[in-house]
Amino acid sequence: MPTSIREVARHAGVSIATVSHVINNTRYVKEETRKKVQDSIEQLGYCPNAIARSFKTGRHNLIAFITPDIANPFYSAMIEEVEAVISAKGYRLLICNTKEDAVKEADALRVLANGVVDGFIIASAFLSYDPIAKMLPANLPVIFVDRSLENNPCDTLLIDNYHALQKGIEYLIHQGHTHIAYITVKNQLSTVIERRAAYEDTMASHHLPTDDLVFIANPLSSLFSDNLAPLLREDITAIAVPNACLSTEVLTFLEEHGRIPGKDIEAIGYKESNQPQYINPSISLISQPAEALGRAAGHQLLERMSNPDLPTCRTILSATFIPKTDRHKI
Amino acid sequence: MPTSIREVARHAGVSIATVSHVINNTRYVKEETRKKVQDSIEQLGYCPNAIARSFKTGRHNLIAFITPDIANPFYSAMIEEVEAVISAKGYRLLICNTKEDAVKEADALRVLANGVVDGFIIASAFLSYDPIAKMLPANLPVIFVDRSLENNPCDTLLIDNYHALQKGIEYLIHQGHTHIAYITVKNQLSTVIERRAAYEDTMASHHLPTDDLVFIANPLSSLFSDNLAPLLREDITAIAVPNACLSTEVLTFLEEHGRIPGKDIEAIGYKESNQPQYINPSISLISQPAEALGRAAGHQLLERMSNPDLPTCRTILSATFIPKTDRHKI
DNA sequence: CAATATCATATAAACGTTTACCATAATCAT
DNA sequence: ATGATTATGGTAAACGTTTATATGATATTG
Repeated sequence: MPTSIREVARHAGVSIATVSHVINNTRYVKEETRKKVQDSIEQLGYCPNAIARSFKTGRHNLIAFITPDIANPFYSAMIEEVEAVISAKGYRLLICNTKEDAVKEADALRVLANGVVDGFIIASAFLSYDPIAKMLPANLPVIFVDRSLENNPCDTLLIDNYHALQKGIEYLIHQGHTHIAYITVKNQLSTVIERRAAYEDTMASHHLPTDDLVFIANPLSSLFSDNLAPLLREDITAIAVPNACLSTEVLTFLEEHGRIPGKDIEAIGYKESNQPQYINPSISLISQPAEALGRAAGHQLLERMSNPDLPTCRTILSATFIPKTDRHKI
Repeated sequence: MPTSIREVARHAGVSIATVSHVINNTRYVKEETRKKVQDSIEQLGYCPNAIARSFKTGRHNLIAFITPDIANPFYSAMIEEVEAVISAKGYRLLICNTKEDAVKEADALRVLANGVVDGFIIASAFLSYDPIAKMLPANLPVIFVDRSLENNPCDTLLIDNYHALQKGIEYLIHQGHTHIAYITVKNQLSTVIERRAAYEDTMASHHLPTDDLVFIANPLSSLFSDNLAPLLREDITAIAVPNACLSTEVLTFLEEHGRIPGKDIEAIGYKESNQPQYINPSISLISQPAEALGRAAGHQLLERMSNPDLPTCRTILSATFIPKTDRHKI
């Protein structure tokens, strides 16, 4: 049904080669001929078939960003920056939302990796590179971001989860807190593990026990409130969480139960994206450089595409701990 | 470089047809032969070229969602629902972020419309359908959402912006407010125009003047605070805004200048997405059915794809006005 | 004016698949 | 044993482009 280059050629009374050259400006065509061709294109409403073109040329100018959660401002901030970087070089960005589902991720990789996109930026739901390896053709440029995977030989850009939270916990300890609770989630993502390690290590290095202070909570579970109930214990005077989602959930829970964060109980939350006003202004925050990470990932991908022999890069961007007393500065 | 079906065929000592049939289960192949082929595929690490396949078959099982702002929870909520609906039917979703830039949108349409995707769902940055018409091949299923465009002959799913805000303004008026300010933005999007009309009509129908009560503000401008300054006027006792972004910006501005929303001044804000905790709990809200809109759009697109002759559909989903006194119900 | 250079366009192969059609071998019914 | 049927798999065309090569027309040169 869609008109092809052949029909345009016939209509204009020239060869398909000439039509192609007119469209792509890829060799000189006499003004008169060009005019004829352009008129025919206009009249027939011809649009080159992008698939056929990519198929033939092997180039597509398409990059895919695989995100585990499109609704998370951390990723949308990254996406915006990646897009800005690559679109300056003529690439377009496709976004795939996996909802933290490794199967969906595998699916997206399979469908896009062979012939559709020129490169990937992946915030993976997988814990190891091994299952991914099979579905990526050799030499397809891939950059991993935010989460580190076992056995991953590809360029990887991470955030220093450990030291930011370490600073945060030390801040609380220096303020005199000894019973600092930590809420975490059940999965084994590197970010989750690193943050929890930062909490436990820091507590331990100050000889503070954590045995009955770590709580696993799933905001989507109906047991969420039940699991959080111990937070209301009198001895707990401060609390930390490993991400922005839990931040808001836990803060809301505390408020609803009459413990005002920042007043009755100290807290460290996460701020993802540059929207500080969303978060209770009287708690301390950890701020992740989502934008910088996005830019770096975009640049690294372009580098990798233009030079496949580059040594593997591993970059760690530091996150910022913002004590509540500095909140006005952001 | 990537291995082709031909090499697999050679390696397995069969024809390419047989390989193709093994891969696609598209005709019977003797178990022994099938085994040989599968082994060869495994050994060579062969992956079918998705582009070549789509090119040949004309089917791709790909839908594109064009969003003006990936960071806006309203759209990410929609996206999640669209994805859920279409993925149940075997389609995958590509997301394109236009950043409210019609040029970027045109670009994305051009690149995806011819041969890449099987359908579009578009929240357009264009005000009219005319410039879009040229770049969409006839019969490509397209659903427009959220924003109405002039001259648009395609299926369109909208939200009833007018009546939700009308209810809100009437609520304020019934509470005795007479000087209700309205902040809006400069663009001509249908959503913006409809909401402003709702404000002005409702005020007028109660014989309340609006001459010096409408303010144009751009949150990204350095003049933002200047433009908002009149909001601090003593006579203004209530205020409404046309979207969630302005909601938070304006609420923050008011708080910073010592006028506590919900106490010193009444307000109607927008809540986009199911994250009520982000918004000051003591103001009234308008809640848009982003999820329902996403589901409806997904279904309509599937309908349209399976039956191109369906009469054009225009659906308007109502939004909910939530008086501050009902906030606990959400 | 012939020989050559340049300009403008056409012809056809190729990209990696899918699939309609054809071919052969094996099995079966008579 | 013959012909019909079934099982299995090969051949080649086609999808819509791009592009290397070929070709004819015109302009330029000595």
